Amino acid sequence: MASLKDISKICGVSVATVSKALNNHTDIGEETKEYIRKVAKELGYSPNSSARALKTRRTYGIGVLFVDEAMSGLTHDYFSAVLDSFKRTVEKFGYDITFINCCKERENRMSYLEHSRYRGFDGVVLACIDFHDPEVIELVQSDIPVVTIDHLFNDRIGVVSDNVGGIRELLEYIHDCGHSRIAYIHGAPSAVTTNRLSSFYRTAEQLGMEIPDEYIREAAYRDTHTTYQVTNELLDLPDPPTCILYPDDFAAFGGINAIRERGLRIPSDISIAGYDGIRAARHLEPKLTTVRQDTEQIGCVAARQLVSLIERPKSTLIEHITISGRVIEGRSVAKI
Amino acid sequence: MASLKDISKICGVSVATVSKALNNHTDIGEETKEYIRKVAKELGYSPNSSARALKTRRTYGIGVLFVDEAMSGLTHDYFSAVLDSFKRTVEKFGYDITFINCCKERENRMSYLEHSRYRGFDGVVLACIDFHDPEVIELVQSDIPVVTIDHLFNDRIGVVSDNVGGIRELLEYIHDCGHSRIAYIHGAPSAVTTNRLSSFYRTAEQLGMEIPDEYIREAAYRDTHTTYQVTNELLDLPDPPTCILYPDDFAAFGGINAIRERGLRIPSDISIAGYDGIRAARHLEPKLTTVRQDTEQIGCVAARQLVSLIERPKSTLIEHITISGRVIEGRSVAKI
DNA sequence: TGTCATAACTTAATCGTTTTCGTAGTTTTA
DNA sequence: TAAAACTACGAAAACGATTAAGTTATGACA
Repeated sequence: MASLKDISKICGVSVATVSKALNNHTDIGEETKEYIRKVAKELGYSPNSSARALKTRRTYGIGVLFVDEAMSGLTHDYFSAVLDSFKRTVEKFGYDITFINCCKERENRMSYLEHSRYRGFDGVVLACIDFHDPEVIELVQSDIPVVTIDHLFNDRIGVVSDNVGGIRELLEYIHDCGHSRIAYIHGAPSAVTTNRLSSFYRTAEQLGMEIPDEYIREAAYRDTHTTYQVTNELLDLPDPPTCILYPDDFAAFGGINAIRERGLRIPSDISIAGYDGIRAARHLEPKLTTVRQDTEQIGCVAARQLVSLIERPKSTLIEHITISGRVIEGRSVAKI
Repeated sequence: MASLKDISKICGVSVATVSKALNNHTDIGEETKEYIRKVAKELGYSPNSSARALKTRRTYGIGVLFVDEAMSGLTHDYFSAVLDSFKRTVEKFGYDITFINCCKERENRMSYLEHSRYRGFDGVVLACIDFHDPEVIELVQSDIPVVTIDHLFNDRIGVVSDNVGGIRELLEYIHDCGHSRIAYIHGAPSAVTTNRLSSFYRTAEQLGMEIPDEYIREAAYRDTHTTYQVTNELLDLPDPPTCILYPDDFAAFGGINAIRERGLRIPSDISIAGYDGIRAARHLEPKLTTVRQDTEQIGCVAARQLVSLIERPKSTLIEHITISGRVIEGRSVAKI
């Protein structure tokens, strides 16, 4: 509640001097600074970010747009882990993160861009959203520094998980285990899905594997219901696969249920693999073989890039950065 | 980028008129308003929250302190669900949420209270933290409107999940299924744990169940390692329980692994129950019998209370609100 | 015709900081 | 010893918005 003015009165100096003293400018005497700092502490002075932002045009605030199907990215294992890492990193640089309002029902709501301007975000990070939404495009095309995660735009910094490499290594690992009849239940269409699927086909080809069309099926991410069904359909094929890849670890749970219900055992009767490396999959038997996306790194790199873009716009390269994942060898793929 | 001044120049009216027109005050002519709104739209005008906050002393910002052991509450299933609901609710009232910086390593960092004052939060919500931390106490005792979740302070609004009722109903359900030798692996000491444990003892007594001391064991929340071990120890007892309660669903996974490793089946050989009702537990077989905490309601009520406290401080009751959970009947408790 | 409301503005202060440009007073330099 | 340089501080404007208080012009009313 105490302001610079209060301090200046007590110290008998001008407001300017107090401001400069507390910001450690060089043109204030050392003992004056000391005195001012002491009084400031006694008064419990705390600067006012609004006033500062108004004057300096820097809020040290970063807008976060994380929305998934359910209108929120917070309960999404993968994205919340990325966000967590992002948050920790920007906080080290003195930034705070604020969510860009995404409740679209509200009358008189602001668009993402309007909201970002209103709050004066120094930069924004986007992930887990519908990147074809006109509002998103508008925000990305604006003059606000932006970093996107798991989606790339021209002339904008983007950080993506290496889906191509991830699927390749996973498939190579499974192939090394002796499998060649491998099915892939992939996620709903998106850039991520396209990359993974292409990589799947290419790698299969390179490894000399023949993948029948009926082995490639679509489900949705984190949708156990569809994977349950499709798994049953795959197992009912006259020539069923020996290993099934799922859209992600969570979706794999649906498959696990289907398999267990038939009295089959993982991995002795059928092998499976997930994607993501979520916590639950690490702690349940059979420990899921999966590709662990480096959420720590993705969030951290996105944060560093954004801060760099904000603070050193001229010297920051606009680049697309790929963060590779790692195959986690669980016990869900049999060596045959 | 356009300000009221820019609009006022174009419209040939004063800045005050523009401000009042855009805020729909009554002392501006209808056609003037119309014109001003039109020009504002053309210029892509967006108000500046910093300037507004500076003048009105209201930021429409809410500080969130969600920290768990790992210095983050974001990857915590239960709390991220609560936060998600909280966020959606306050957004409806026009508030944005910002995380209170919790990285304690930073030199020259602000305390939680300092940070909250710096950002001028209209209110703060606390959850999932060490409520004995002096910094937390300082924040709670300050004049900033505060709501705590799953912990209660005198003279401060608190919203808690009904742990007493939850455990009671769960135990009654299990008792109804025919169990009387029930073990409880509880979480690390905390207010939540104390409530659950007391409720466990009391309910057991009321139901006429004898609970041997060796049936009550301590683990940590979300710690599969300890539950794995302790489950084994319980099963090795000369007179093992027929049902084991775990600190939470996630921790139950450790127990599930121990049980399966011994070739035992759930629930025919041993019954188990969790707590929380996390997503993963709903989608895995055997579907876990658990107490689903109403995260939606907890977050929503906390949000409404906080907004009320901010906007109508005089008429808002300082109360402690308990949100009841619900026993979810899975397939992990045998009827015997 | 003079008085009074009312409608529709404007003026000017203010919120808390930052920052540029001074300006004294002191010390160094030539 | 006079000019130059440096030190330590202050005055004042500015950031963008809000708002209390004042000012016209217009019309109503007696």
